[in-house]
Amino acid sequence: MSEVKRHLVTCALPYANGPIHIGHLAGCLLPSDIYVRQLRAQGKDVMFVCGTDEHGVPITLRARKENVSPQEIVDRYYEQIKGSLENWGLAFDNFSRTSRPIHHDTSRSFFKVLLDKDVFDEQKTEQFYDAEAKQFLADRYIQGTCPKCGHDAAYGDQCEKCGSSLSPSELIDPRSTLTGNEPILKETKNWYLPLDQIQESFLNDFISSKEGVWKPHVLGQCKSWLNDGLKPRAMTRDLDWGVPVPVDNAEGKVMYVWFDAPIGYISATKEATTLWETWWKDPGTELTHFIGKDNIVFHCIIFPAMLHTHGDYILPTHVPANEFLNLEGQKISTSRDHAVWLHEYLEDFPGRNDELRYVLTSIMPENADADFSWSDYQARVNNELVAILGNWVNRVMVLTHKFFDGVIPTWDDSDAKDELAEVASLCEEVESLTTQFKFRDALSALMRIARTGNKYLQDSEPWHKIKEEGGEIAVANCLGASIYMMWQFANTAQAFLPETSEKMFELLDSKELPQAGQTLNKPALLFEKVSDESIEAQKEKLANKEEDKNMQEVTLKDEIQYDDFAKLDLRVGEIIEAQKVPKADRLLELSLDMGFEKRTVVSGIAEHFNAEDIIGQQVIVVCNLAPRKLRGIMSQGMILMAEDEDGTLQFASPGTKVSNGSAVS
RNA sequence: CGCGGGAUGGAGCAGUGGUAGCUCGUCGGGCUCAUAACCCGAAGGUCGCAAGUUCGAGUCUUGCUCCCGCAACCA
Repeated sequence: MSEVKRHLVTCALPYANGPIHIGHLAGCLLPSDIYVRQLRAQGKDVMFVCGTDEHGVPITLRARKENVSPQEIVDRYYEQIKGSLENWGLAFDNFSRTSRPIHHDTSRSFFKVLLDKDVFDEQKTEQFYDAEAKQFLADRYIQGTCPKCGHDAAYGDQCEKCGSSLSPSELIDPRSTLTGNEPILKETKNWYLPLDQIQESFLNDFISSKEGVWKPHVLGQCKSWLNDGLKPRAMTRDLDWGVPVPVDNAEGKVMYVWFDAPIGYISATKEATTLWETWWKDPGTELTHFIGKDNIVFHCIIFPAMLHTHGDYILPTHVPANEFLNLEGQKISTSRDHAVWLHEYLEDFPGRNDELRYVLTSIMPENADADFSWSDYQARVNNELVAILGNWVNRVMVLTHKFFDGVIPTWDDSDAKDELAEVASLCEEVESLTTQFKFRDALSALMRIARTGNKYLQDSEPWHKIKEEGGEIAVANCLGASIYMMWQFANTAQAFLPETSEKMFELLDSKELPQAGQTLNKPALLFEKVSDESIEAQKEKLANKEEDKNMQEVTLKDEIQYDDFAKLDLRVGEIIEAQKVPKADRLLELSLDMGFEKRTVVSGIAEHFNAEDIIGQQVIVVCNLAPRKLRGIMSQGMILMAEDEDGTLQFASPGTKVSNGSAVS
């Protein structure tokens, strides 16, 4: 173990196809910022880099959808994201982007080193290719029927109905989700990182060495990957958006986005300083990656494997991954617009940057998912920041002005020994917890300083003592100690509440230790209450957004001709028997009287109907659908259901009873 | 049936073997310097259920029940 001389801190690169929301903030942007500010306050040498991740398939799809170039998309969001993060006040040394030439160069030379070291396996494989979109298809852009459970919308990597992991070639009737066409197989060459070998030679030991250092959930995830055994993973893709592979005759091939993205940390450092090599190659540097839980495998396994095989670089010391933040009890969803966007918060709550920092820190999903709600936001701001902290500071200020014209009196600690000791130990606790990545606990310790201060004022009762004979000395001691505690709070709070900390120094008229005789500035409130109205407005905004989204999201399927419709043979049938399919949550086995015959149909409606309740129900059946086995039962057709907004199902059936077997057209 | 996460006083959470704790809310009291704020006290939990290991379990084991999530996007 070499001595830590400097700290290199990275925060996961936000993907440049949408704005920043509170999940990004609580997940890694805020914790990394707090950590960095704490280190800087301790006088450590720190480099803090971030940027936008601008490559990968989703951006190309987005561009295609909006009929613009990928560059336009990422330009838009780079500015948007950078702007909102700056306005919120994050303390990056550099906020870069992966589409810059410096990043392409860095990535290409990194790749070349691995090539020259003969690290990669070049493999030719047959991949699905969409001839119309002129694009090779990533696994998840292929849909088809699951070979195991018969679910007809399984993805190329996994069937979400039965949970089995698949490869695209296993799918029955594969189709491209881009165009709906059947993809063709086409040969292609890619460069694979032999993670299986690297696991043996390096990763097993690397992960073991983090035992007791990394959070249990991070370690657990890594070990589960290693237990399953890593497989070689392609580090290149057939795509026209990304960092071109630096090999002759490799047109149309770019690096896998997860290969180049973490190299973005290196490029961002390079951009910030010519001494970048010291930051990345000297063993005196401690490297810390702040990420969300979905990034664990890339930062704990793949990137270290890359760095190690490259050979020149240091490896991450800490990877304090956070879990997810929910919003009002539901998963944050970009597509449903169920999110609190940073740029909207900044507009709706101007001057309340620290309030958001405070609330997000106190609910930070450090070890488990957490929930943000607007009521909770209001309660925490009003009951804690306003009532405890703001009020305490205001009391001290007002009393000092009232009794000593705002001049710090001469004082001694004779009446406040216990409180001052308590505050000193809390300050140490905050620092120590912060550098252990326990931000929630650190914040709570910080607030205990203000609680201690409030209690001290209450117990000392300077407003009484001032009226007593010779009470002035006691009051001077009380307020002197209070002002000193306030200064300690401001110092300790810098990493958590930087703007508040500044305001407090402003009230004290100096960042330096307050001295007797020094004049304080006029009292001013640190925080104001959040009104019920503004909270209601936010709640309504969320509700409205979801409604709007429902309206907009109705996109019709491609137009069909009458002949396509006429291919369907729809008929009315009646359910005469129904029973639950064993070992399947959603499936009911139905016997249908079709008039001309009896049929068995397996239908995924068990979560909505009891078997006994639907006997006699008339339903519309697609009669000429190819039979398919579901959970071992041959299903001869499909019944039509209407799905309501909330996901509940209702039978599509004739309004009044008709004879079984009646055609529907 | 598959994977994962949960179940602790009214709410939200902390607590990985040794007298069950925090914030908010409720009730009572104190104080009036302060943004109807602050301080003190109280009520309120058989820690989802059952069995087991142990001198001792919220904390470990097993079984069970219930809840949540599991297309993409996304921390």
